[in-house]
Amino acid sequence: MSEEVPRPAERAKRLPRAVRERQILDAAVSVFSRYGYHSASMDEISEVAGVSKPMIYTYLGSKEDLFGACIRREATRLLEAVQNGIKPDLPPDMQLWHGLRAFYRFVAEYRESWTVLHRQAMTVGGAFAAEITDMRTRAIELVAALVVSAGTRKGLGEQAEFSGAGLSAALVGAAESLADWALDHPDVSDGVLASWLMNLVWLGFNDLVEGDVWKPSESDD
Amino acid sequence: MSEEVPRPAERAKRLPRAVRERQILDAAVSVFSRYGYHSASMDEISEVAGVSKPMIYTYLGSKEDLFGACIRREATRLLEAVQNGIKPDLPPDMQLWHGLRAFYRFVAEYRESWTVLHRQAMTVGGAFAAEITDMRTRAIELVAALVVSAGTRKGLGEQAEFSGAGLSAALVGAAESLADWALDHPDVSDGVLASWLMNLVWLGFNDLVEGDVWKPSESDD
DNA sequence: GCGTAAGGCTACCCGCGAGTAGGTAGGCGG
DNA sequence: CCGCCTACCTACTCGCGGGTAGCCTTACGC
Repeated sequence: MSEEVPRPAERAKRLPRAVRERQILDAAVSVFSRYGYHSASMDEISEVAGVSKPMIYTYLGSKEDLFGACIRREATRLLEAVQNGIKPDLPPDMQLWHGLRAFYRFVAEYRESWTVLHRQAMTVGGAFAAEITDMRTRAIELVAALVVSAGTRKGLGEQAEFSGAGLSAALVGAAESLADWALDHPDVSDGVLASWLMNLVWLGFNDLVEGDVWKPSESDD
Repeated sequence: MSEEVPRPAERAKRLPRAVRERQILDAAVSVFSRYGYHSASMDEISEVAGVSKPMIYTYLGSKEDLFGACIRREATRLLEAVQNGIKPDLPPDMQLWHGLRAFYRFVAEYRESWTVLHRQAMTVGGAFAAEITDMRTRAIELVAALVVSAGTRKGLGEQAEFSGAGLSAALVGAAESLADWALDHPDVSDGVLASWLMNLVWLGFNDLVEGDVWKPSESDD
């Protein structure tokens, strides 16, 4: 009985700090994406990472810090992916098209990153929600710039049926929602997804430019 | 000092159960919408409701039960509001228009309901997320039915640039996103919001029917 | 070889908040 | 006017999980 053999000391091999940090962040993103910030426990993250809890605290700080690190890393990845997809000297519609394709490629490849950024980041009150909202706002403004530049170039001014900001907000929401939908339909390619949105938005937009406006066909209420 | 007078017994008046349940649900929706499911505490809910904690457990059960009750009540409200806004014997585009207006009226009037349904309900793992997802799926299918009915009526078949399901997912996402945007812009009326979406979607859709399709203007990658 | 620092762990603390036990008060039937 | 049922409260328990104190152990420099 004294022969305990609790574990033949399957002690993790000693690895450089940078590698461990990567492992921990990967595990954290995975767990956060599955359970959300609050329901995720540090114990589970440490288990998935194959590392004990104090390591996390030594390397990445508190739970909130850890989550922040995840958010920032994944946000940077996403931003870079989209940035690399865009060809800045093309006309606005082609820029939007390439941006959308890059976005959908990213979402397909890094589902967990997308889940954490889109669904979980809002649930942590305060600082992170603000950070994410900011990033989203920047995305909306980026799109709005494209839309407005195309609009004014074509002579579309201020009119009741048109609002660059509102339209962009709607477009970004549509893109996100379609991303979620695409997660359940992996057979639909990024090109097709981007085409759907372009056809939705850009064609309707062109109609507006030409004064072809949808109106309710009867009294207002 | 023996004159304690801790509270002059500002004991709540005895009220019928139904009334208390309403108060508790109202308080719960408010608190959940502010803090989210996990960060909301039963103590705070009871305080806001003006009732002690055991009451909540006697009347509405556990925290999860309580949240479920909130979700169901608000979802029913929303559904009814939209249902009542729709006039079923109008053409598809007018149905969509009226549905959207009713939706934005609801969001403006019951911000907290919307917040709970849209942002918080997903963060509770398992049953509720599924419930909400179901409701959202039904909404998408409803919209898809309108779109497809209009599409087939006009002779639009299966083509690469068209997918009723995908398009509807995008539209619902756009509507939700625009709802969030509208919360920060209360001066924009529900009619205007609905018009924006109609102009986005319906006009682009009509173009598709007429074979006017957006295509990338150069090689595929 | 041998000191020492960096990688790693086990085993604990402790506060917060979900949930409850047990008691009090007010109204209504008799 | 008296009991008793129901609305209602104060004051607790207790487990979960974030965070830490303190120790071990391997590799590398000299």
